[in-house]
Amino acid sequence: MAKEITTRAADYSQWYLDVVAAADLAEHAAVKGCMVIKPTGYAIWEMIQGHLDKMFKATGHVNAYFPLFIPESFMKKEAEHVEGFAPECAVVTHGGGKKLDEPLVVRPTSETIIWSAYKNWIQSYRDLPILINQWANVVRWEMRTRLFLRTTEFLWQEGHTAHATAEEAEEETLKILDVYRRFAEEYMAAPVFYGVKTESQRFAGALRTYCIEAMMQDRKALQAGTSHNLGQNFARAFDVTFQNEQGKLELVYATSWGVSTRLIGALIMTHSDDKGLVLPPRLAPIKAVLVPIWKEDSEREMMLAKARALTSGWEESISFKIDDRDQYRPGYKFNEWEKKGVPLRIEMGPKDVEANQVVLVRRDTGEKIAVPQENLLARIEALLEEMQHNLFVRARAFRDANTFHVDRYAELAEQIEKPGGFFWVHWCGSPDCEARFQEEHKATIRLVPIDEEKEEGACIVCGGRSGQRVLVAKSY
RNA sequence: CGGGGCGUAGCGCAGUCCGGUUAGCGCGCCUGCUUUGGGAGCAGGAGGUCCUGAGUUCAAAUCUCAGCGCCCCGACCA
Repeated sequence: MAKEITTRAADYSQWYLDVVAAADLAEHAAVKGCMVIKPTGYAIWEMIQGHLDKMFKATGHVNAYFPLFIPESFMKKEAEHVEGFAPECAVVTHGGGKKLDEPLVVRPTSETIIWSAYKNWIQSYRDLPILINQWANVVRWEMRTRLFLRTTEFLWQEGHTAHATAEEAEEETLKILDVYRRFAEEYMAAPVFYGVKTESQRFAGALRTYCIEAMMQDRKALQAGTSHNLGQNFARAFDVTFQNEQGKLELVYATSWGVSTRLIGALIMTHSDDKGLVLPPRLAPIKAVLVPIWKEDSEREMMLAKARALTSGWEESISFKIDDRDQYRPGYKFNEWEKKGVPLRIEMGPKDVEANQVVLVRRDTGEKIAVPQENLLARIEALLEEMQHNLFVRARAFRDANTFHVDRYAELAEQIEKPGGFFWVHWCGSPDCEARFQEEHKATIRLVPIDEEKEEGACIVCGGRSGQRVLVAKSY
């Protein structure tokens, strides 16, 4: 028998690895730190891509593709950027059996190669804005990796936009932040806090970095998406100017933003349980599996025919599967589909046929519901929506129950270690005070809220004046 | 880069300390029969550069030396 899934209580991080294996999402590749995304895992990525891509297009973006390789000198043009990324770059020094004149960096992110192209594309304010996204792989030579959460190579989308004004760039940055927030909440059923990063957590080369932060079941934070206002930094580095309406030359304003296969890790750690993966219906590649049950071979044919008849025409509405495999018994199938996170199981045996019903089993609650066969598809679609909503509400309740307002450093120090969670605390804005959480508790300021009501208070570290609370947590 | 662990069948492991028949076990896989409403049972079967290299020895999965690789926990990061 396959390995049992370690419980979350026993060993959270082993549980995570076990769920990835049990659901057959991915495995370690022959290359250190890299993973093979298996068909079941990749199908989830395709769901994520599909919905996000629509959202990007609905907000005026188009897709394009830029090279994997970046001349080393490009990376060095923006001072902060190279400083931030140099330590984690993979560099190609040879090609075609010869040493290259100039080494090529395997992109850790594509700002530099893209802005070198934008330089040629932009002359006038009439060429702006440029609203481009690309779906790509990137490589970051991280010290320590974890399947989906941090791998040497990962898949992502990166948006790179160019604008004529600072206001427009800021508007774009916030617009995408909102797309990410909506995607997290409406599709991933993952409630997120959003806000701006402190200087120490900012993207290398950005003016401002906005982010969404989700709480995992071990109460740690996971950065699920970032949107950067790059100001004129990259335009300056690549000399990208345009003539404005008054005929004056100006540097172009830029944004960049991305989410990655890490979202699959977020999905796992937000909803899954000790039986395996739990997927929100909107992102589940297979929404429902019908398991027909029979006793004898003669019944098998009859049950399969009934199953096919019952589901005829469903293809147009939902993706589902009839598990007609004869080599496994129903119990095995029930377990397998639960491990894989299929939202809804439809059981149909001779007894159900007789009663003109089927039994629906919800993955989120385990609840079994006998329902009539009439209008089954509509019933299922409604149930899937209910489950989607239920998962969100459940995750939000968990997050809120583990989010606290604290005002004393001793209290923060104690609670962040023991139960853990998110902590709203006052902070004076000093990097020294910020560094103290980090050094003493390995906790960081996840974000500074942008839409919360302001509140006067005293910095939890130094007692200095604070105009608002910030979110502190341990993170992935 | 520090700390820990591991490398023997597709997966998980025993055997290694103390060298010695034909290298085992569980799961999975193949064949057949019986089964099928919560991880089926029996019978038969296939499957191995014991991580690599060198050495010691009559004899190495086991001892010695060197190397390689991976995983887990920390520091760095999406």
